[in-house]
Amino acid sequence: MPEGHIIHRLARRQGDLLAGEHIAVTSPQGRFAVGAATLDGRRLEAIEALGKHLFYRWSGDESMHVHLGLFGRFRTHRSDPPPPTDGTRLAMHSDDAVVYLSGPTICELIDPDAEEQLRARIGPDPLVPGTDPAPFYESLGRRRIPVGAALLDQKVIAGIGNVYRAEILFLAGIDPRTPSHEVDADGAEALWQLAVSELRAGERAGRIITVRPEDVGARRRSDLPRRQRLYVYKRAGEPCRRCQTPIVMGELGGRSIWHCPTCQPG
DNA sequence: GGGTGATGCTGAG
DNA sequence: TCAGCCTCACCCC
Repeated sequence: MPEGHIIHRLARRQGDLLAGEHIAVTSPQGRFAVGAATLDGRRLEAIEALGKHLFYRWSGDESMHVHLGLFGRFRTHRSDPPPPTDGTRLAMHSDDAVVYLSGPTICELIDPDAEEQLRARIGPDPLVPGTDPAPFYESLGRRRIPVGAALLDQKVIAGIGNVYRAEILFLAGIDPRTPSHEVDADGAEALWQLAVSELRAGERAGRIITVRPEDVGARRRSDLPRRQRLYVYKRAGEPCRRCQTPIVMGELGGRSIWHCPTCQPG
């Protein structure tokens, strides 16, 4: 489900709810049993998001690393929590809230060395304030792969997923198949700025809405039905919201991608 | 009730 | 490049 905007939103909201509290930690499903036993009863100090990764800092200098992958999901209950299901990998209980985690690709304790190695593989995150975009520009200039594939590479830029890559390339007017190193400086800067603004907006809203109000005749974007929130993602054959050209689907980086041949000339 | 696809990533070949 | 993995909502019968 989640791209970087949701991960940062989770870090913020769970932090508000749980940080500073002593947390009862269990693994109803059992696949995080050892980690849960280690953390049970400790104080959760902070939660940090980087790209699509979450790091939970606990008293006693333990860190827990979570990556939701394609299927992972958190559920938060502030009162009357239902019992965990068979798929609940992790449960965190404070006095007045419960957070359940199911289906993550990764839920593990991580030591400082492993975390350092992991961080070295994660590129600049547009949602972390003050991040220097220079490594992003360098990566684009160096890589020979299509820019649409580069944007999914978490070492090039962290937190972009399949929805945002298609939408940001549309907003920048760049054909996804353009070789990364042929994107000029203005194009690269536009991509970074769009990543910052769109992911920030997504984090605030809790969902991905990229359309500009003038392109859908709406006054408030938040009221838009799901199918009208995006320009190109999963809209193959439908008319472009700006020029009516049918949206085209292709494949890049092993994932489907969509673009407008007119607004994103090759 | 079964089948399928999904906003992700890794490691083998 | 591709299989494999993780879970669940949604579709169709």
